[in-house]
Amino acid sequence: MLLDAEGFRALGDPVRVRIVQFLLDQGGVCCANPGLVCACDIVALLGLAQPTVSHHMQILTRAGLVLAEKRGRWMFYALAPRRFEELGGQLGAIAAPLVAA
Amino acid sequence: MLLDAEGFRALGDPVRVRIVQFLLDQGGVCCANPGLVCACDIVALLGLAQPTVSHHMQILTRAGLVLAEKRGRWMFYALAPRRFEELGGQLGAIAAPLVAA
DNA sequence: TTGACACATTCAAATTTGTCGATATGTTGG
DNA sequence: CCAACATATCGACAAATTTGAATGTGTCAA
Repeated sequence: MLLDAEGFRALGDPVRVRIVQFLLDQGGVCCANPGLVCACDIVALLGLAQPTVSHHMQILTRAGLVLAEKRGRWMFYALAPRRFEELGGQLGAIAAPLVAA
Repeated sequence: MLLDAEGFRALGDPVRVRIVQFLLDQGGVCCANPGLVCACDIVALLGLAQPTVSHHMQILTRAGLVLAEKRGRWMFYALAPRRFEELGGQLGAIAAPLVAA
């Protein structure tokens, strides 16, 4: 498969795009740990219910775009840059031969 | 907006991924014009109904991933490499600062 | 141990999406 | 003009998705 539909689908929702952008901004200071982003921060940011956020985080982690780590009662999230590179590379591989021609 | 959700959503469907791959392969020889791909070719390839294919092509063209041109009674399609580059660049821009760090 | 907390899971409602039959629109060949 | 053709649009339906209230699970503090 040249293009990973699951990965792109995960990025095809405005709410999840906001989550990715928030993770990229490092989320400032987490409610519990500075420099890390926990689920509660994302709930606070989005104004969506906690189960809704939990659902979106599962989609992002299953797609490999976000890494999740449980510490105590908190779930900390971080972007998986390799995965973004991979998907970006798939798009580049489509474009490259056509732009060259 | 750092990530264009509409573009990624358009790539988040297996059928549309197949269409993109087919367009990338140049589709061999079109039923009407060699070197070009018309809607009827995609219908033949996918085994889906013609309205279904028409619907998917609209999504791809609205997302800017595919260029459509009508010639007589045929619609010819081609990938829009700049758009793939753009979306790939968005993903790269996410990954780059994180990989560097 | 108990209560509060952070998050996951379940379930259900609302919305969106994918699909195709029927039909409409526009085009070409005769 | 007419008939065949290529595609778009419409209408309907099933499936998937998004959402959140209710609840379950595991963890920490006291």
